[in-house]
Amino acid sequence: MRTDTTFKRAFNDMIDIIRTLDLGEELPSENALRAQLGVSRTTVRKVLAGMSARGIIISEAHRRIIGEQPRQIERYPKEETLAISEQVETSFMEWMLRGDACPGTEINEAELARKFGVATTIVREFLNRFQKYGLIEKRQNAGWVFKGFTASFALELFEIREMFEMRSARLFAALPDGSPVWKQIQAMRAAHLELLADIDARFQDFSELDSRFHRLITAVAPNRFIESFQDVITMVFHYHYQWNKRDERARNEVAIREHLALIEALESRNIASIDRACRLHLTSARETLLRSIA
Amino acid sequence: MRTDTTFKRAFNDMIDIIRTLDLGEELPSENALRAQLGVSRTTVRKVLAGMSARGIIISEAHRRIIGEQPRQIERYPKEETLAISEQVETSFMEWMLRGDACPGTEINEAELARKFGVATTIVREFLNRFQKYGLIEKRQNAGWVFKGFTASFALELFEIREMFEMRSARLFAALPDGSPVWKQIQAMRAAHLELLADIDARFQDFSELDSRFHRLITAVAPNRFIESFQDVITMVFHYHYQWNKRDERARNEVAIREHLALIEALESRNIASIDRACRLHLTSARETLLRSIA
DNA sequence: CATATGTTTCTTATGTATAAAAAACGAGGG
DNA sequence: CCCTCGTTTTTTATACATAAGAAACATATG
Repeated sequence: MRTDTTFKRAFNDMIDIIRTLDLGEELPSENALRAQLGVSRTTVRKVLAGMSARGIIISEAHRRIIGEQPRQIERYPKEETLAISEQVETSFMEWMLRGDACPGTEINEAELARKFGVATTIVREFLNRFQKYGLIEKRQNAGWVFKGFTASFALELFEIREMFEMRSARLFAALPDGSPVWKQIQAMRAAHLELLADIDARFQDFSELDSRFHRLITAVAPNRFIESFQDVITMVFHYHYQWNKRDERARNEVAIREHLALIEALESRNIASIDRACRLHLTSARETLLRSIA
Repeated sequence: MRTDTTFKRAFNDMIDIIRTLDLGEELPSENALRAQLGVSRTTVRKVLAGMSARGIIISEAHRRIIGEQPRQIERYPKEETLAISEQVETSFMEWMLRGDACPGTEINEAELARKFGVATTIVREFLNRFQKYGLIEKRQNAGWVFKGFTASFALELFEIREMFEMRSARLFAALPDGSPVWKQIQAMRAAHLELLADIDARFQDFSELDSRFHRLITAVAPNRFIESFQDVITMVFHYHYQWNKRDERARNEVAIREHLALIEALESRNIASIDRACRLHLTSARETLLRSIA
């Protein structure tokens, strides 16, 4: 019943590990592989068995050596490495953002399960987790209501985001000179400049950098509720912009420049300029989002 | 498989409705009852059938009249009116707050299900929903970790709470004189004074009033993320203090006075006094919570 | 024909089943 | 003994089943 996506992902990762080894070389211990692959030893052994069956690994008494280099073909396709719950997430996001789900639409667990081709249990579990994003609401003994990816959603989101980011930026600036974060922020600036230099080709890399930047600022004074809210933001940007590529290059370039301005403000330690830079960035991000919703 | 708690709750509520009617009087239509009881007509009919079987209602051709007044005995006990998912919530809270669950404890779905005497599915569903409270964390393909009801939890909670409440209080004070909220806040003050006058007997009623007060202030500028955060606060106070009765009367009396001060500040429309009153209240609430955790 | 009741169909809440994955246990070898 | 590997037990992810509840449809009655 359970899918073997963990195995398949580990198998693919194992191929990469073997690539770094020479023919005839002995493999690391199961335990070492377990740590490298981030799975249980049970799964490691399954992977090893699979590779043995394919002749990639030759198992002799109490030792395992590389028999032949695996070929690219032997990798499992990406889809098969995603747990059903992850597939449901993608399906749902697509249904929500590109489908005709308008505000107020009733969400039917059974119907979604049929549409996505999965069990109701898993749709239900997903919806329960997804609830925290504030886009759906449960009604007792009935289904869910989709509240809509609307302007008011964006406004409420950014109201909170502003409070949280201003708070973090201020705390950040208050750190002592000796703190290692100042090095990290330097590295961040370098990464931004690099991306900016090659913006035409790499503008799609911004989304990940954006998330890392904001998390770095937040991390100096950890608060689980703020971190959890960042998930909301990440989700919104990840999925929403995945289906809304309009002006993506320009949008990202603007954001990079705003980040650079904020970095400079942080380094100046001047609260007023930090507030200004922070607010400027958030306002522009909000306007961009609002424009793409309308 | 599904429990009939909805029916039992509706049945109990129906007893109260019948109490307001006279012997031989005709009952409202199924549809009217449906609206009053807040359930589906299917459930209403089941309740009516149950009452007919007991002789409380006499069904003649196309009309139903009261046959005899139901007795208190015939009510279903409270426990049977709680959905399994609600029972799981209570069980879990008790396990967490009074049991020996120290920070870092691993939470085992299967074990909890056995302990609570329910299916694993429902424990899993509960944990997924409960995740948003920031007290537990999921680990891929493994169980959950209980992060602990610790001082840092309380501090992080109050950091957010302060931001949110200050924001709401300021927006509240900015409302025009004509706004109906000023009447509501008057009523709130009256409710507080009433409770204060009878504090020795009714101190346990404070918890609900507290929640209502904070929600009233928040409601003037709705934000789904803030509202959702209030659920966290409500949960904390509801359950934590349920198992921590120390100084309850004194604690609540202090809080009531602080609320009254905040009400006065709000009415003064003076931002500085609002901030002061608000912060004072939150500081004292935080200290109280911290003291009870230590 | 509008409203109330009877009937049928669909959905949700909750239990059970099972393969995959993790963890625990155990035995040899350096 | 510590580490590695083989084996057994436990737990999780996911599917499926079904009674309770909601909703839709149908019929009757004033």
